[in-house]
Amino acid sequence: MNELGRDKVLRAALELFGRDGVAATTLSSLRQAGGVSVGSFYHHFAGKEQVVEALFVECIGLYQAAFLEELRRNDDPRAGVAAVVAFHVRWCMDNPGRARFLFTERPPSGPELAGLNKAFFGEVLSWWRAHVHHGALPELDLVSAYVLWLGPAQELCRLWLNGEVAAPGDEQIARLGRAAWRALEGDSDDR
Amino acid sequence: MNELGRDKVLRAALELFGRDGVAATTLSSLRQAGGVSVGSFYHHFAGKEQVVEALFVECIGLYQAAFLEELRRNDDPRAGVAAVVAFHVRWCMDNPGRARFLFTERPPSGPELAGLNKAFFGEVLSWWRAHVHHGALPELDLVSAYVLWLGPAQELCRLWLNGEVAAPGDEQIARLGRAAWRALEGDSDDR
DNA sequence: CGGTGTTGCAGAATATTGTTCTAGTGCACC
DNA sequence: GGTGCACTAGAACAATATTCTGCAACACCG
Repeated sequence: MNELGRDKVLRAALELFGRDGVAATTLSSLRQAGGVSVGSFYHHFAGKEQVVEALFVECIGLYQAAFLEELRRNDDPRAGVAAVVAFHVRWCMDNPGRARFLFTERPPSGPELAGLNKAFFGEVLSWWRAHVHHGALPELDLVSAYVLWLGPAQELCRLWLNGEVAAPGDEQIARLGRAAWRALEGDSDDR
Repeated sequence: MNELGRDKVLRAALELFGRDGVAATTLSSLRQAGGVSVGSFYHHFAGKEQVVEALFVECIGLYQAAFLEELRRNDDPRAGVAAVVAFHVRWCMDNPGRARFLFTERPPSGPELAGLNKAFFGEVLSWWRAHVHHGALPELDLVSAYVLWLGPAQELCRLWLNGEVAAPGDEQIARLGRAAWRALEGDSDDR
């Protein structure tokens, strides 16, 4: 099974989707950038939407793997919370094309993606729960925990990726990390 | 100047963009839903992108007006911070079509939009600064303040609008409000 | 009045983009 | 030396977006 053509398209898609956005990328430009004929393209993909989905799966896989690596590196919950916030922002700045594609486009849906997410959230949840068990982190539903933890960083990245604000600096990133901790930690008190 | 045709298209766009997304809405469906001919359409708009921009300006105008109304209703900073968080979530739930269009599509750019944003942020900033002056709120750059304040709520809404999580409940909204306060307020201490 | 410009509408004609179809080539396997 | 399969190629076709030409209504002016 030769998936070379498929891969050439995905490389081109990463470039073009990240730079111009999905909507502004035509099939011809995708094909030409990948050096692939019409027939070859449709042999590997059912259409543009399939390219989006495949690339999304690939990119979010990379992101999630790096995320988990960062998470596992941290035994202390407070340090872990801040480290992951910083990781998120840095990953976006290190991978602007992938990040723009992942976080500023409408996410596709699909079984493969659902599987990835399930595994990912399972891992994060188990890290979280280990600390909840010792009272170091509050018992929160996954959604609330996620938005409090990474919502501000995510929104900041989105603004930057859309060119609406300047790149965040070290101090700003550190501040997001401290704030995330306060937002999460305090909740056990006043609920 | 009769802008009836223009308006019929915008009404249709609100419906279709909100339900199916911009990418999935064809020009013909827009025109047919608005009951407008090809010629009429292109008399009022230069293309689909222009419709997006015009509708975006209209919707964000409504949102910002309601936001400021809510903000001005609150003299106490702590209550104001929480009230605005709750407002944001409720506005999205009350206007799912507009919200989906505003917050899950790639934002357009343009001079009219820039003007709206400038006026809006100016107003918010003046409210913020009044409290900073009395030491009730920390001195933060607008971007950091914004993402800490509304980032989690925004991210939660996005997840809901994309159909990835269930609608937030009262308790969850209240929690976001309290967390936003902690995230913002604490920053003066440990910077 | 009649002429003239402007605004708005209509739909045919055209251009661009996306997808399907038919016809190969090379290559592994039998 | 066939037979099937993965892959490539590009013409043909379909869907969608945009331009163009013409027409009706109306305001304005001589």
